[in-house]
Amino acid sequence: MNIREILAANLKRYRRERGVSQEELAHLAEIDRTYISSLERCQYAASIEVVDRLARALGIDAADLLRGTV
Amino acid sequence: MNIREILAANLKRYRRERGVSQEELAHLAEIDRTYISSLERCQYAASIEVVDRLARALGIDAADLLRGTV
DNA sequence: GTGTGACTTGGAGTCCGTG
DNA sequence: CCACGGACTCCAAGTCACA
Repeated sequence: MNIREILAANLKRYRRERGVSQEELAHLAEIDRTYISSLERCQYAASIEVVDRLARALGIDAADLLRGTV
Repeated sequence: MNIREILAANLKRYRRERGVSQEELAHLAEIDRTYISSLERCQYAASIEVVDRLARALGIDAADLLRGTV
């Protein structure tokens, strides 16, 4: 499992735990909906700034989004 | 403290704990020497892939490099 | 509500050097 | 051993239309 897949998995998991759609998260994090979709499909290696914005929108620490599903 | 500063602080701390120079870490992580220098000076928002490679080279989890100095 | 292809552009990341 | 600069390449960032 590479780092993109870890981010994708964590992002999807936390997002669903919060019960928010990609669209709602996109609005909260001020990131385009299709870009979030791309990240959940491991299309890009996001920058730490994007990770940070997503983490804030989800109410968690940026580190939690990169924590390996050990 | 923004995410770049958090990464910079953690990177510098772990690197010095391991007693490795920027140059040695650059070699271990296969990242350019000047780029690591730039990251420690908060010049760029690294991608998660770079964070991952640095973490592996330091023998830690990628999440540890983004953990906020709470 | 989400996946996807196409597109542009600013910045990530490299390589050369200097003090 | 590190900060810092210029010049370069290439991908992440951001947006759109459509399925």
